Amino acid sequence: MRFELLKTDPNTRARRGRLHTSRGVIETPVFMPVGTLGTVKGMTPEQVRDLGAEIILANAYHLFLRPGHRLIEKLGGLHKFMGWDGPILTDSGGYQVFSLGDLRRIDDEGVSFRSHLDGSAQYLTPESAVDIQRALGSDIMMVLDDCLAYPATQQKAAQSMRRSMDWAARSRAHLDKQPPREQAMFGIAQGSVFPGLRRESIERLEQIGFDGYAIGGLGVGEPIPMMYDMVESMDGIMQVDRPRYLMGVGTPVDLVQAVARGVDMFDCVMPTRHARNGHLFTTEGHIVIRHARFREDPDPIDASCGCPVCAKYSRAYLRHLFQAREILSSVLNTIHNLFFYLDTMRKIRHFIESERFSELLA
RNA sequence: GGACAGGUGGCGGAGUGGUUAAACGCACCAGACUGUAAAUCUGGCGCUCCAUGCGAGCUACGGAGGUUCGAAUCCUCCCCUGUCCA
Repeated sequence: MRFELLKTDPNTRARRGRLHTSRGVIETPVFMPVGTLGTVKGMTPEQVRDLGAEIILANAYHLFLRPGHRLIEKLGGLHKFMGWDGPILTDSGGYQVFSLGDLRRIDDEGVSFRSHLDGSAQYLTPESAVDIQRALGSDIMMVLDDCLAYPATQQKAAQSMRRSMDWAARSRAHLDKQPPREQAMFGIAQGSVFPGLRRESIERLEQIGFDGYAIGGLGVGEPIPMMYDMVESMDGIMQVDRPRYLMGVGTPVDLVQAVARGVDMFDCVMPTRHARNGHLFTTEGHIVIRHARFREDPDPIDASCGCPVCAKYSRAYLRHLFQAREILSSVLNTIHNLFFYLDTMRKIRHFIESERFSELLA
């Protein structure tokens, strides 16, 4: 995998780049739709591709629990299994360290989980997370990290970050022992909201050496300006010739703001989950499609949107589908929201190319 | 015509003398959601008012009377619905 930096915005830290993988070229900044269980919920891979997605994300922890990474490996790997031939980035399960708070215990060796599916005891180590992702055959794997909840004391954040860095080193070493393959590995910086810890984290990751660098542990409840500050504080110290990935973020505004601070890659459940919950993104902000005011509204979600849903369906119809809990509601809403996100990224790339990116910040 | 059963808030359905403006479900209204335990979760849901609270007033359990300190709950009559027998 190779990252090509095409252009840097003269007024901000925004970067226009290109990520070359064996399964295709990814134009950055990029948004990766989330397909945790080997599916972008409600979408066929064809639909995801037609919306313009160039890479999707899946989750090693979830696929390890069900149906099992060995099964997927046996059936030819995740791409073949799910019918997506573009690049896939797999998250390691580090986020589940955060989100499954009550169901897990961390020690220096790894994380023990109580499976959220059947309560069974499961154990994940940096090494096993690498093995799982090798079996899945993703194009980019993430190291297992300790995604810390907010707020945390500086002492706790330091301890957690250093553990993540040890795990990152172990992940790297474990991967390097195995036969080389076209599979990149990204390290993940932690350090909560403490710039000093963030800096130390980046430095340690770069000493180890990864194909890309992720910023983890943000978007977990800290004030949004603080999140931007953290990203900004890391921009100057991150290697310029490697992709930078802000994990799990965020709102459309977050994407623009983070790009302005030097971020190249994003993923977030927001467009897909919000779609299923009736929260639709528009250029004028968002609408909640269930609201009574759309009952007889013949207009599309967003008149200026170029998505296939806005080309054809009224808010009244989409509201009806949502109220009736029809499956098509999730499908159409997801198409719209994903298009909105992917289109936002197209705009961002275009505006960087034409040196007008600052206009998006206004 | 007769015998049973029953009429509760938009709907279904608890409740059979007081803490019941009335459980629960549905419907409806609104909020939340940022590397997906999420097509999920939370709140509101008779009316009016101060719009702060385990606040004040009003109306309400088919209708009209009655018993009682107190009734959706007990009594009387009436109206209506369902099933069965003529």
